[in-house]
Amino acid sequence: MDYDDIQKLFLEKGFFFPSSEIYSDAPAGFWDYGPLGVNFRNKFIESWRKNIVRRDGMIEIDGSQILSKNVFVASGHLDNFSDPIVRCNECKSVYRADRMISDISKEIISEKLSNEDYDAKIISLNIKCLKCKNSLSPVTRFNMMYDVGIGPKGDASYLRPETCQNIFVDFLRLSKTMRIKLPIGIAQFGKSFRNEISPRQSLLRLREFYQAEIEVFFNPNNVDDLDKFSEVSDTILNIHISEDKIITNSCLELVDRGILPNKFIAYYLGLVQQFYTNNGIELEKTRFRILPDDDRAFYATHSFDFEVLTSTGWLELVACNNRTDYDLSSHQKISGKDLQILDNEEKVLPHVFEISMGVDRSLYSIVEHSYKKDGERFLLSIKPGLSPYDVAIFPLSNKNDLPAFSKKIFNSLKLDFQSFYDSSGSIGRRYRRQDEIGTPICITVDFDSIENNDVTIRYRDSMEQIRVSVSEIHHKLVEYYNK
RNA sequence: GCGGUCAUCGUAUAGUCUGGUCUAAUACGUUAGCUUGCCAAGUUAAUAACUCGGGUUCAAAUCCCGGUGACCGCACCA
Repeated sequence: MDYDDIQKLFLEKGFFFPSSEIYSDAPAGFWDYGPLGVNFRNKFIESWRKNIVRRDGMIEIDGSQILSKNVFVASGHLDNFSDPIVRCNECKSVYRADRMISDISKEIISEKLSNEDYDAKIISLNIKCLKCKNSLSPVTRFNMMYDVGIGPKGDASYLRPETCQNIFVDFLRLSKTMRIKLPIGIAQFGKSFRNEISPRQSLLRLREFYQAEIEVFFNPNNVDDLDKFSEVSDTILNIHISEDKIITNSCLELVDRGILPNKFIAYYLGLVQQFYTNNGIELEKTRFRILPDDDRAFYATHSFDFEVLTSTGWLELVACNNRTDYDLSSHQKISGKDLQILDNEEKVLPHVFEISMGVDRSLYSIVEHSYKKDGERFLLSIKPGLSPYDVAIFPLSNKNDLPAFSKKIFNSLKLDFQSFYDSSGSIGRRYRRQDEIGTPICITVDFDSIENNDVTIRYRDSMEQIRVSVSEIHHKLVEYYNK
């Protein structure tokens, strides 16, 4: 199934849809989660908590989305997270200054020059508007952060462009109150905001999006002493070094051969791989791309992008970056607070390895990899723990007491399982509807049920049916979902 | 933001070129009956759309201009 099929499924079944869509001025890049999308996302995040955060003994925070200006002075986003642009004084066309200059001069122009340097080049090359040949404005910056005015004076602050800054600015308090020992992962799930010039492809590129981020604080002098490495040493990763060089090997081998820098990084890459494999993404369709120097974010020394092959090409789901002490030392400097902590009697400013997951994209990828056409049947074969509904309950007919009997079963399950009740239409149609939204189990109440106190359980993928007594249903579901 | 293409019920299409017959059609979906009694059956009825604003015209879904959005390419990125 390709992008368009998934998009249609999302819209028709109430997973996701455009925000403000009844208004014609609805801006691009904002999407609402519908009822099925919310359930699906909650389950995905719960799996992340269970299989990464709790498994590794991490702690989780939930920070505010609006942060003060100084946070972004320190993080570098005010300086680095922007493009140099010029406007035509007459026709108001907008150009990227660095690209315009390099197009005309045929030289390679850095993105990192000052506005004045760009202005000087524009004047010396006598560059005019490409459309109307009129003069250009001085270079200004288009910053990708949304600025927000606080209170009546509109004090400067910004919507966070990445969730992780909360973790860095909260680190001092967390280190003092949470009895932290290195290495420690601090996790956060929440929204980030970027004023993209041209968002596209619905969930794949948003202006307001979910991230599930982990910042692992560690002592840089102590990266190979890691007991829990054995949990991932056999985990296979595809390491993409260049287009013609992909190395597939276990975490242990990759460290031994020097392809991954140390056990510490290999361990966390292994966790990421295991997490996605367990949630239905095939190993063969994944890779960790090692980013070359000129491709990395301004704060990173090592970057590994976890990418998944979809119908739109390779899609980056997780950015794993060694941010070193870039953030903590910078916050230390700007805030004037000492952010060092004690690690075995040694006072250190921890380094940070970041695992930054794009949640919306991950959800898209999981659906694309699980949505199939099985003959005439549309089947969303996602892992049982991720499906929007755990179980659907149907009376075979609306006659006799079947609906009342079914409702009783529904009510007995709905607090422990995401349950769905449906009594209209033919039984086959109701099964197919659940298949398409991925409900792994349907329970059907028939005329014998009332007499024998049992029901039919029908499984999504195999369409198999088994007979189960009413008293066993709850236990059966607990077992199935491994709760 | 630029260039190209495009925009009709929830979805997919018809109608647009050549303005009037469009009071906008069909299928699937959805809702409510009937029927059926374990895999998208049948049947009856209902539901619901011309992206927004302006212009041309006796008359605009249809022609023109602008906004917004979508898709593809450039750039940017989780």
